[in-house]
Amino acid sequence: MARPPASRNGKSNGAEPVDYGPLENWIGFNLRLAQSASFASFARLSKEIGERPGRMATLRLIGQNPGISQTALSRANGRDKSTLTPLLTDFAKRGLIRRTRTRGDRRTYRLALTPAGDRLLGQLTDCAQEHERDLDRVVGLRDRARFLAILRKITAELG
Amino acid sequence: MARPPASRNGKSNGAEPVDYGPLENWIGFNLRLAQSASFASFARLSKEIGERPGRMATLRLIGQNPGISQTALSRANGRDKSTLTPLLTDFAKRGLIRRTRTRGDRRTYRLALTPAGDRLLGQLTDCAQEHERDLDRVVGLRDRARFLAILRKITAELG
DNA sequence: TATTGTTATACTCTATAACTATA
DNA sequence: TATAGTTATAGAGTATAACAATA
Repeated sequence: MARPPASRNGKSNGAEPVDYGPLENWIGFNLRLAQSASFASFARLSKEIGERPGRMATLRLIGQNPGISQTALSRANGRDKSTLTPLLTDFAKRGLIRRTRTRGDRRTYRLALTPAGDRLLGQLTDCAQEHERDLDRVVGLRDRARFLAILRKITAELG
Repeated sequence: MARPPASRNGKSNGAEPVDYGPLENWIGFNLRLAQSASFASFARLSKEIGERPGRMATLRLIGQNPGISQTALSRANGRDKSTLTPLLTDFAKRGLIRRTRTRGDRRTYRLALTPAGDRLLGQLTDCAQEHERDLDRVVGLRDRARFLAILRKITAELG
């Protein structure tokens, strides 16, 4: 729920309970809050590894699709190809990915994880799995499948 | 192991089979996709009005809590007070809100909507309601309450 | 001509810290 | 000293447009 953050304990700097109005019962509003909480929780878990959730998604896509081109990758996570250049340069500089020119078409790169990139992705996956266990616990085994189906339906029909 | 994607040549209208791996069955991942789709859908609906979802939330909070201070407002939507200054300046310049000094404490402002701001909020609410009807249709009446309860549980327990 | 990836640029959203004017 | 709001600045994250190399 939308908690007016943390000013309880007698410190009445203005009547703190904020009225969120009709939003409180809306799917869209609560979807945003839940996603934000989930995101923050995962970011907390993976902080020590040093990769934020968004960057991790890119790394995972490369690991899952070795040989993918930058353009295909940019389409896969819905961002412009120009936003990938600095990110991939950083990954390459840190030895996490490898960029090789294709033989057939010398404009494109083929992206793949290095062993170091694969190890990092493994650590990130461990974090994600821990986070997923937290979510599963909160959602509950009984409702999980139904909940997941609805999320997918929203993505499919509103995307 | 994952198949190399997009080895098809030719036009393939951006529909390249990318492997998302284990993420596809994870709550966190699908929560993010659903929220993103919902957000985009709402942004589409409210585009002609000229306010983005984030700014609208601020306007709504003011409308719902007349007399609120900037600091309380910043806490209410979880952002630093300094991020509010340019936004509120813009709202005031466009005649959507009114800032009055309080009598008791001349450091603080009391924020409220002007009639024009109230009208704009009304339009935005119409959009939001249309969006909410879309979401309700997708979620389904039978599952709505349960779905909402789970979203709130996630926010409460992971926030 | 069209496409891949890069560069230049800009806009949004957010944060931190230093500042002012009050308290 | 502490608080309300402002300013300056910086850092992600994203987008568009122009470009060079290649197709």
